[in-house]
Amino acid sequence: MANITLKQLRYFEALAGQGHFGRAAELCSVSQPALSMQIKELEGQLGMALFERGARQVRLTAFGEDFGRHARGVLRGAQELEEMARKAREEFSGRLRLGVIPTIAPYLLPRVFKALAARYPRLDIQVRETLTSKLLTELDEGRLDAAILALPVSEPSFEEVPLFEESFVLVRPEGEAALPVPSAESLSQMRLLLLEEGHCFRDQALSVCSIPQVRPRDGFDASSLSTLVQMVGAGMGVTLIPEMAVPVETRSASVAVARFAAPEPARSVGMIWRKTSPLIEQLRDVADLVRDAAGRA
Amino acid sequence: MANITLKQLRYFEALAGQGHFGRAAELCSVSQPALSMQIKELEGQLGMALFERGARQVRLTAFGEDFGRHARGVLRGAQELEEMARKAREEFSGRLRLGVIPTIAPYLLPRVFKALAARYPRLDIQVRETLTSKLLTELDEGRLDAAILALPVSEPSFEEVPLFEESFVLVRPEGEAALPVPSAESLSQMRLLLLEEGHCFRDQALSVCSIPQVRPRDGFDASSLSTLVQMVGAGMGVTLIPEMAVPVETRSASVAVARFAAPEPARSVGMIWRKTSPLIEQLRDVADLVRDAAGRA
DNA sequence: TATTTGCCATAATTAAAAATTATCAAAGCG
DNA sequence: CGCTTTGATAATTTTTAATTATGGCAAATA
Repeated sequence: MANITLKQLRYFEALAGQGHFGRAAELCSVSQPALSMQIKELEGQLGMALFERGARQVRLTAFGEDFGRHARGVLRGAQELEEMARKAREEFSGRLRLGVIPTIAPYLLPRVFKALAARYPRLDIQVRETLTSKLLTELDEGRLDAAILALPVSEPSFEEVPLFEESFVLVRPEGEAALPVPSAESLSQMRLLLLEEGHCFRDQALSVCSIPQVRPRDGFDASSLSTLVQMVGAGMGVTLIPEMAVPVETRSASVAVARFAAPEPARSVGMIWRKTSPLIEQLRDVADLVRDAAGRA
Repeated sequence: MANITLKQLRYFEALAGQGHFGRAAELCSVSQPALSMQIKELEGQLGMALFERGARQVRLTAFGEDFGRHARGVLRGAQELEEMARKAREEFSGRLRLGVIPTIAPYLLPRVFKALAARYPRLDIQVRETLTSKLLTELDEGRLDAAILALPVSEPSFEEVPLFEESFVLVRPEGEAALPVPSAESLSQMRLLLLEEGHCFRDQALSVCSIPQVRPRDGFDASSLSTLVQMVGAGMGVTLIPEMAVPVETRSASVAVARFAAPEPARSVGMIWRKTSPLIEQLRDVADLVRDAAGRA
């Protein structure tokens, strides 16, 4: 046995409203027999008469009235589906799950949030802050829509766009502020404080200093840039931090910040998403917006 | 542009649940391309992607999730329509609008109500008590489903079934109880009290007495059998009432009731409905039930 | 009462939609 | 690499729904 269709319900509603097959058919822009047949088919499927066809007029049966009340709700629901789509189409709305690595999130997000909220008022932005490896897994599994991290990622299934270059700056104890700025390479000779393993920034810092690899030293590896700066302030050594973290992290610490001589060491920050993502258009737009927000710093 | 169909929603729901075109198609008992095409069509109509087709799995988009939540409601609504029909089919339920003339209603209905409620527990019985002419109009206009009144009606658009014969009895002042029962015809010589114009029972009484027509006499025509009996009790004259009214109307009045000699004057009470009514089957059943209830008096 | 008219049902046919089978291309996997 | 899985596409067939034409019934008209 076949199933009820929305078309039948639309015809039904027209006929219930008009009480006249011909006019109802015209209202639906179909011929009268088309409507007659669909109504007949519907009644057949239900096993119940919906209309009483009198000589002078077509009337709803008691069951037809009940049916009509309920059918109206179904039709309205179907129409709302289309309206949902229309609304969603004309504006990027819904949910955006964005992953950001910890050495970027606290410094970039405040600006990005503001810009995103202004551009897409109806967008629900969910942020996940974690290490690159986890971001990649979650992105791949569809639990994130995009991620902001250090490029390159070089996953063929991801599209990546660069956002900005971020220089690394030297953070030394306040007392050393007057000393000449050492070259990045010469940092390997100093007590260089690093983030824990897993942070890409740890590897980037080591790479800048041309140090191939270092065994993690318990108690010496910090879990955040903030801790790192505090450790420098306590005289435990020197460190590198990304430029963007400077205003926030060095404000209340007794440390001196120094830029390296050109060419400054730096990393590329970018945004990635699945090549298959249906949000690609919007994500490109979001990337532009993030780039703007970061540049206007 | 075409419209969303319930079939598309069913396919959508299957795919959302399975995350796999092949399995979803199997669940719907169709081929995989059939389902693929319908999903594609649906996405095209919405102008929005519902699924992200990754290499390893098919995932709902954020919009797809919203859509799914709403779509589920629409599908459930459609299914409820079928359930409504199934329920209504297996039992006479809904609403029965029954018209009854005033000279029958008060005496017959108590019994009929009980019988109907026992037989059709889910039936909502609405009674309209008014004169025959109004009943006929309202029945014709579809504002009533059936009517109980005195036959014959002889409208070709109505089907009529007899229910029972109802004798007329003589009501006299208590003091006249010992007198011989006059013949019906001889009542024309007495002070015969009648109902107001419009009551069929007025005409039936006159007909029984072989009185062709009488001008209404203000203040002498009663608006109900109850009043009529009270007037007899007050010594204003004699009257006829239908047998069925005797127990109720003569209980507390100082009147004497006498049956006429055979052949007793009587009227035929029956039930009518539109020949086009979709309730015909059930109405025949109701008529049987009313006949039973009346006979068991 | 005969006639005409309005209105819905039915039939025959055509048009459109949706299904099927077969095949392809991309991506994961041993 | 081949091999498998999986979804998209193409060609075709089947099914469904539409159209036009026609018929029949009952009410309104003359």
